[in-house]
Amino acid sequence: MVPNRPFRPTPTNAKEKLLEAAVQLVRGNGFAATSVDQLCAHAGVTKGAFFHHFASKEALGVAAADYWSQCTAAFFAEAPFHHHADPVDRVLGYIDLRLALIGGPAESFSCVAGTMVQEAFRSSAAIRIACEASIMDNARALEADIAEAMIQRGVTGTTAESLSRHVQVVIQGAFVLAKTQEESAAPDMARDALRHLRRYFEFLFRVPQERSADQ
Amino acid sequence: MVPNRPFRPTPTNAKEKLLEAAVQLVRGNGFAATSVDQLCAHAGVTKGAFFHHFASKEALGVAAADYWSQCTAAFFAEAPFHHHADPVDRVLGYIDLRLALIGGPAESFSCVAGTMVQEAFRSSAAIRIACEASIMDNARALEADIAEAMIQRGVTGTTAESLSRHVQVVIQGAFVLAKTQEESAAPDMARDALRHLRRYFEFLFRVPQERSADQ
DNA sequence: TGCGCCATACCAACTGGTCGGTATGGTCGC
DNA sequence: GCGACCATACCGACCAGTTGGTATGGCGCA
Repeated sequence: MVPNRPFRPTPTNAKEKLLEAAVQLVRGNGFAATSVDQLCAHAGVTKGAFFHHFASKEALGVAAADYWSQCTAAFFAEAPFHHHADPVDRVLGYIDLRLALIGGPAESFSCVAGTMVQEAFRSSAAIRIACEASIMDNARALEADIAEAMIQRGVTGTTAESLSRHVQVVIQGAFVLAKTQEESAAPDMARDALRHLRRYFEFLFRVPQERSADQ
Repeated sequence: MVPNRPFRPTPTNAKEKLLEAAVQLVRGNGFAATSVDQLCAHAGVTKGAFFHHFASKEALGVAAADYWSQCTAAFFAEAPFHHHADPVDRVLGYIDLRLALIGGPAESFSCVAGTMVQEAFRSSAAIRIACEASIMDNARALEADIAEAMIQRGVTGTTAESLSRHVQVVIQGAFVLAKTQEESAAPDMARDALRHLRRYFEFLFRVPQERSADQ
């Protein structure tokens, strides 16, 4: 079982409490359906504190995407898969880590940025751009490893940028399909998608079958 | 350029007008951010008509998912890719059709069910189940072709059910990533993801390279 | 060391407006 | 004249955002 906050520190002041509340409530109810009052109640602060730290609800959405981005980036930067000598192992290690992070209800493992951008991409350019930065930063963190693996294995016909984005596509799509399921079936639905993504990379990088199965 | 309603008939009565308005507005603004008043105004009917046909806004959400499901099912059922003799060609033909449908702003090619379930999966079981049915029906429409192709090419290690769901995963994820982009860049972002999906199936079904490139 | 000063952080109460939903009445075909 | 269909007017609840104010702690200066 993966805890709901596997890589985010316990918030101390009102601002961090509100950002943490935003991450948790938005993942469960979406951005529009989460009211400022709900956020304040969940964070244990008052509305005055909310509008002291954020100019508007939209500004909180932007800040929440940034907060989410920084927390995830720090977590993946320290993950042990980086220590593999073979770039292919680093790429597959990233996918395996994402697989391991899936568990519990969908709101505990899905993505704030992906959830918010679905609702706000047309109504708020600021939120859209913040979510784009969050997802694309995550993609870029894997791009160098993918590029190195492509050169080593002679992969052509696509680019490391495109492939690193495709990893995010499958992750985001896995979250959507997981949310269509009842709570107990959601994690398996998401894991299944990431296993196909892994297999795609095994094909691309010509990973021998016995090596791909020992994970 | 793909029209906004490529496979849905022009609505005549108030109920269909409201369903069509729901499809268009929800894809652009999400379910929670779309008000009943907005839906009525866009459909050219009054609130009395709305609550005459739908018991609640939630009931409209369920009906919109069903409406969307029926329209897309009818469209794909009549598509010409079914006439290919080779099941592999039928599967790849489906992906190529999905590719061809992408164009214009994201709200014109993205999915109502995928958008709604992200927001409402926890707050409304009825909407979640309706969206699940919509997406899984779409997946099942391809499952027999995938199963046949797997047998013909000797594909093991996965199931046709899992693969048909993965197609939907990539499609839904492609829509999320597309929504992170500004309007003009959105279609290319989505197409790129479907091309990786196609390549995955080409690997799985051992499609020769010259055949995969002639599309 | 102690005091005046002020910025930051936060709070409770409130506002105008919008929300989903309802009550009621009219109009049309059968 | 009855029910299906729809329009108008309206309601209480809730929405994002505002207001006026308090508590606290750092800093310059005597």
